[in-house]
Amino acid sequence: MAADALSRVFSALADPTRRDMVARLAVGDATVNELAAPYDVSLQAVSKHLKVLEDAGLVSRSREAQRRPVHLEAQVFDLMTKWIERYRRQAEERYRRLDDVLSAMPDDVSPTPPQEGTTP
Amino acid sequence: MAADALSRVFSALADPTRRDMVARLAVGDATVNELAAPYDVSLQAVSKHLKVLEDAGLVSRSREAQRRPVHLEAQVFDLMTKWIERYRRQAEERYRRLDDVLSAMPDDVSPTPPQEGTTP
DNA sequence: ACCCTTGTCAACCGTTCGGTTGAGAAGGGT
DNA sequence: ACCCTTCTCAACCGAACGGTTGACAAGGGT
Repeated sequence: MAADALSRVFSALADPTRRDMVARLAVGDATVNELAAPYDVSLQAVSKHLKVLEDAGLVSRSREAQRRPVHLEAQVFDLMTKWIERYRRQAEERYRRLDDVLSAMPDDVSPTPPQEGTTP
Repeated sequence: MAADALSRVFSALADPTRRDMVARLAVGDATVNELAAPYDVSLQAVSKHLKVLEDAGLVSRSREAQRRPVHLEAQVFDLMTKWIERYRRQAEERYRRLDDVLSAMPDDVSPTPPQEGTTP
């Protein structure tokens, strides 16, 4: 298994079917059968997907007669968002500084090789 | 291979080593050797990791003599952020509405069955 | 009581993943 | 020219992944 929480979350959302289920659950809680309906896979496969989502903390399951309603736990998204934002911001800041440097350059130099096929 | 872009991005970031590399690249571009230094794996393994990041569009590689400087492409983060924000917002909205319903309830009903995961 | 619905557990199967080693392409430095 | 550095490609290996089928636990409905 993936050791840390962040890995489990990213890994869980790496599967399009699982992302789809999250999208469905954002609308409201659902049973396993309801979640399985749109997909052309066995119920057991869906059950496995839900286990992955649960282990990642993205989803929780309760009990209601034979049914096991699945509930989206949106807080976990924050974990990802924080991680992403951190490095995105950092990279953008770096880009901005580079821009400043470039705009301070004299005009006769061409510092940005457009792609790979550059120097004539 | 993961079909869609989003799957590739999530899957790429599901590995802690690769997330670490992204963190390193947010500080500034780096060569493969520089990126490999902190880890106790072969250079080939690092090269593979970089290929995964590149296929996900998270990273681009240019050429500079024998060196292949790796550059973080921060725009791709937006793809994830958009996806996450969408469903997080939706789920939070739903939660807010549920809260309204609950607070409008008479006091003698107990709508939360005392199971395991009651909010602290 | 009986059955029917709902869902999970367990075993298996093919593919992908993260790692290894070995070989070699690409490109200076001297 | 030769070598040394940097990096990638190819083949292989064990573990994990996503799927299947079969058995069965849990729990009403009648």
